[in-house]
Amino acid sequence: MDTPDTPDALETRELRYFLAVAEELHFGRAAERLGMAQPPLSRAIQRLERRLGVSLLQRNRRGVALTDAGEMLLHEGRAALDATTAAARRTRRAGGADRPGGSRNRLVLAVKAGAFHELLHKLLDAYAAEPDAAEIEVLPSGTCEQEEMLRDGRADAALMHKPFNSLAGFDSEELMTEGQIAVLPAGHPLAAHRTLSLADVSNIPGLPLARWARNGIYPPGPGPEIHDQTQLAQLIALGRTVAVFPDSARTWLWAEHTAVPLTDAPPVVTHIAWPAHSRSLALARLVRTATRL
Amino acid sequence: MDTPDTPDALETRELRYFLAVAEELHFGRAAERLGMAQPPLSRAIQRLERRLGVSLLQRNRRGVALTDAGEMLLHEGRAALDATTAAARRTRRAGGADRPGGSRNRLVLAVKAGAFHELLHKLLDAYAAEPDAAEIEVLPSGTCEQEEMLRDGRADAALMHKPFNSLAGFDSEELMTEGQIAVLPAGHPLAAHRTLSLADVSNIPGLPLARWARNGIYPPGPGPEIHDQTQLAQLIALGRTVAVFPDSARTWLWAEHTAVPLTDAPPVVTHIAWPAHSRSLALARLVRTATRL
DNA sequence: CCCTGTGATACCCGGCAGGTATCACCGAGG
DNA sequence: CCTCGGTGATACCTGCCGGGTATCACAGGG
Repeated sequence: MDTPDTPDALETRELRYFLAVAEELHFGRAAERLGMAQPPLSRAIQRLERRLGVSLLQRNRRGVALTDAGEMLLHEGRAALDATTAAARRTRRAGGADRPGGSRNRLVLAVKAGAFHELLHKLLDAYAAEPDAAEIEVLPSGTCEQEEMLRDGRADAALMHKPFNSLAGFDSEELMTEGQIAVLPAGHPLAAHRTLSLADVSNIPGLPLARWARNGIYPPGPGPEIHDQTQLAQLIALGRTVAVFPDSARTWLWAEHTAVPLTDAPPVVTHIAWPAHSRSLALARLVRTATRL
Repeated sequence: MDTPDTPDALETRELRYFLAVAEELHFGRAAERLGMAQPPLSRAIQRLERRLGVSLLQRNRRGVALTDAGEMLLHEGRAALDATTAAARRTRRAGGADRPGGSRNRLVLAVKAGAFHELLHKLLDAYAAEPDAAEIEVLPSGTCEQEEMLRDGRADAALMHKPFNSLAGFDSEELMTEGQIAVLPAGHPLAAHRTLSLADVSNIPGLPLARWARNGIYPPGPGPEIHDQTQLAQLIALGRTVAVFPDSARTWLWAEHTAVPLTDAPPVVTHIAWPAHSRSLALARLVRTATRL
């Protein structure tokens, strides 16, 4: 495995530049976002295109459009840039550079804020009891941010919910399966039912389903746009919306909430996931502990 | 998603340099491999360590050793560098820069040289019959090189054998399962048996098991070191070695070979695998075709 | 004791990354 | 039809840094 053939090897800076332009579709704004002037950006992209021997952008007089090759570089480049920043972050962490007095042996576990209370407690207790256990830092993450955190190295492992999180590209182990419940305002007529179906709750007159952001995009619908769980809890308590949650969400329900099991909702499978190429002993032990719960 | 925080972002060149040093554990040789002089290399690594705020190498007067952080950067950096070169390669290919008159719509399928004859034939025929099919380039790969080829962008998909190839980090679909056979010289006494066990063939007096390289490393043992299938076929025909293969290897046996089914060998599962983040329509169609065979 | 081989340092040069000023072009208004 | 605003591209300059050569400092082995 000598130097295989790296005739011209796509520098990280060029990747950052291109991604900014490809996302903004505008050289000026991209340059501003990158904290630089527009001319050097234009030149850098031109040089990149020349080096790759491929046209990445179609310059219409009014803005910019991606070519097929540009589309490809947008996707692949994001993955590559994530992998690079992940390498930097994990290396810093392995060297203990993130916190002066911190242990060199730390694992960062990404957990959706507010979820997994019970499971997480058991996991942390069980792992702490292991001999020679690493320090576990629990990193609260946004709604569907765990994948990104694993990919860019902010986290070493994550607890994920199967139908909501994509496990693509990660190794994972199944931890538990649970049903789903509808969380209703306590006073609502439907709250008296023993069970409900998805159809029952998806079109309640005057009580639209809450909408969560996926990748910063809200699905269309009449319901309110939700950012965090507390906000949602309040809106439900006020009788303004309904939401569907895994069974374990019961732990954070208020007195003004009523949980009704859903008969036909797909089961939610909780996984612990980690980057497939990971070789850390501490991580392996954490996973083993988790699967034995 | 503005500029998150890129205080100092690990350039590709630095990664290449560090990997060379980490693999050689010797600045001089690494510099030679990189086609540069040793002093700039030393400085680059020092700067990298300063930027990361982490010590990567322990300089003993007699050579170099990796620290924990260095070990981490060696692993993570390899993945990152692969992702980067993959991005460059796939972008070039998407732009049709690899071959002047070539179709923009090409898929590269990595196949272990000499294996999968029958399956591959059926797959290519079935796919070619699809409407709007992309051009498939079959790329012969070394013994266990397919993972690397997917990772660094030389291939878009690969046919893999489950117990031998690692599917970690890839998406995959199962295509077929088969048993394994021992391939013996036709004249050997054991060749007369209807079946054999692994124990039978692993210690035949005067007929040691052939050894294949895995990642460039040969497992220890008395048998000959094998590089390619033709060489192995010849050595078997000459009565110098035995080998174990999936059932489908029967297609390339010589008259001087005898195949004997193994009763206790683990079954071999053939998969088609591809990078988990892939979003290509042509690839999706190829996978669908493959699973329908 | 010197000789050999290691990585680090000193110093120099050229190229390229980045800045400012400006151009070339087109679409929208008047 | 002409002008004006906003786009990306070009021209030109400068300073930094990547890379080279020559040399040092140091440890081991004869």
